Amino acid sequence: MKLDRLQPLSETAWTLTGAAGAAVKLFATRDLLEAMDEKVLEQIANVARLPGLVGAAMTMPDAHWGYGFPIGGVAAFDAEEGGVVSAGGVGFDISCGIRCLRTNLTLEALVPCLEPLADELFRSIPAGVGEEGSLKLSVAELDQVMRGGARWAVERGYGTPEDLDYVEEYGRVEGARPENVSELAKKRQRGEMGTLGSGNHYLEVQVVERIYDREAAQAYGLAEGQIVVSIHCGSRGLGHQIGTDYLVTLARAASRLGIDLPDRELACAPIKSPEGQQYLGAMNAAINCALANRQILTHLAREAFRRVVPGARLDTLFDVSHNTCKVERHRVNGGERRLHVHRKGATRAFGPGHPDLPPRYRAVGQPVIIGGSMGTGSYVLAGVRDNPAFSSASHGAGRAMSRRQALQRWSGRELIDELRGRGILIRTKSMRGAAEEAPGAYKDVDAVAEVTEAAQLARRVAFLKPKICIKG
DNA sequence: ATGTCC
Repeated sequence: MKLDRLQPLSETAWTLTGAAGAAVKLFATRDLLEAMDEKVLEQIANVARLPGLVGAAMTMPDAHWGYGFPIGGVAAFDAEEGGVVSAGGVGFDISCGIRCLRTNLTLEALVPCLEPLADELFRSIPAGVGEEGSLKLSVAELDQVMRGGARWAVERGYGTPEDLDYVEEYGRVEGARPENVSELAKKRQRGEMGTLGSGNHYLEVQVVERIYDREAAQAYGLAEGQIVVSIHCGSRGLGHQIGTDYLVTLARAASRLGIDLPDRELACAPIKSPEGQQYLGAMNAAINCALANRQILTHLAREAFRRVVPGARLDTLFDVSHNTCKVERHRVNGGERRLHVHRKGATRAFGPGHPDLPPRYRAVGQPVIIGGSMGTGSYVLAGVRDNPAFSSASHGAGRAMSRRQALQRWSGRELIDELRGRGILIRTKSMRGAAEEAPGAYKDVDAVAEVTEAAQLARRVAFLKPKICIKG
C-alpha cells in the first residue's frame, strides 16, 4: 500500500491522517505495509466507520485482504453504544485456530521414524475438501457438540480432562445456541467432526529450534530439540454454512435498521438486536464445534504417534482460536468496559496475571501461536501486559499473494520435492492445494513474529521448524 | 475457508 495517507506513531504502528484517522491503527513496519494490498487500508477504514466501535479498528502485522474485514483485523464494539456484530468480522472459518502439543520426544530420537510417522499420520488424519471422518453424528449429537465443545469430545473418550485446562475458555464457550444453526449447516457437519479440512489447514510435526525466552519456555514445557505437534483447523462445513446463512440475515437487519454500510460485505447488526443475538448464538455453537474438532484430532494424532513410537506422550500446550467474536472486559481510557472483540485472523493474547489463564501460565502470559506457511516455521509467543490491541496478536505469516497468483507461479509437485530436499516431509491429496500454499505466497513469518514483538503485541518464546506436514 | 458455482 501507499503510505501517503498514513502517519507513523512509531516504527511499528501507524494511523490514518485526517479527522477520523485515529479510529484506524495498523501495526506493521514500513516494509510490511509497502508489501500489503491497498485493500487492507480501505477495508479497515470501512470497519472504523461501523457503529459503536471502541478505540481503533486495527490490523496485525500479518494482515491481508479478506471478505469485508481484513484478515488480521481486530475491532471491539460496545453493545451499550449501538455496537455491532459482523459475520465478516469473524470470518467463514469460525474459530479456526491452532492446538499445539508438546511431546516427550527429541528430534534426534525421532529421525529414523519420520517417514513411517508421516505415512501413519496421513492415514489417520482425514484431510481435504469435503473429507469425512469415521464419526457420523446425528443432528441431536451435533447439538451436544455445539453445546459442549472440547468437553463433549473428552467425555466421548477423545483426549483427557487435562487437555481442557489448556484450551481457551477451558474447552467450551458459553452462549451457544444450536437452535440458531440451520439444518443445512448441521447436515454438512455430520460427517466432518475429526477432520482437518483444506486450504491453509495442516497438522505439523515440528522441532523446537530456538528458545527466545527461557522463563516462558519453561512454563510452556518447551526445550530446544524437542518435538511438538501443531494442528491448524476450524469448524469445517458448519462454520462456513453459518457464515453464509448469517451474511444474508445480518444484511437484512442492517437494511431494516438503516445502518449505513460502507461495504456490503460488512453486513452487521447491533449486538442487542434479535439478528445480532442470533448470530452470536450460532457463532458460539461453531466455536464449540471447532474446539471439539481440534480435540478429536488431538486424540487421532496421539494414536498415530503411539503406533509408530510406543510411549510417545503428546500433552496440550495450548489451543488458540483466531477467528472469533468474544465478550471480554478491557480497560479503555481508565475505565473497564465490556466489549465484543472481533478477531479475524488474530489471536487472543492475554498478558501475565490475567485471571482467565490457567495457573501454570498466569505468571508468563498466554501462549500465542503464529502458524507459519507450509515448510517455513512457526512461533510460540507469550502475551504481554499493556497490549495496545485489546490483547490481540498476529496469527500466522499472512498471505502476500492470492491463491490464483500462486497457482500460476508454482507447481505443487516441485514444491514438495524441494521441501523434501530440505528435510521436510509433505503429505497431501491435493497438488493444487500445495501450490496455492507455496511458502513464497506468504509473508516472511520471521518478520511477522519480530514485528509482533516490536509492536508489543506479544513476545517471542520459541521458534518451531517443521519436519512433517499433513496438508489439507 | 468452502460439498473450491445449486
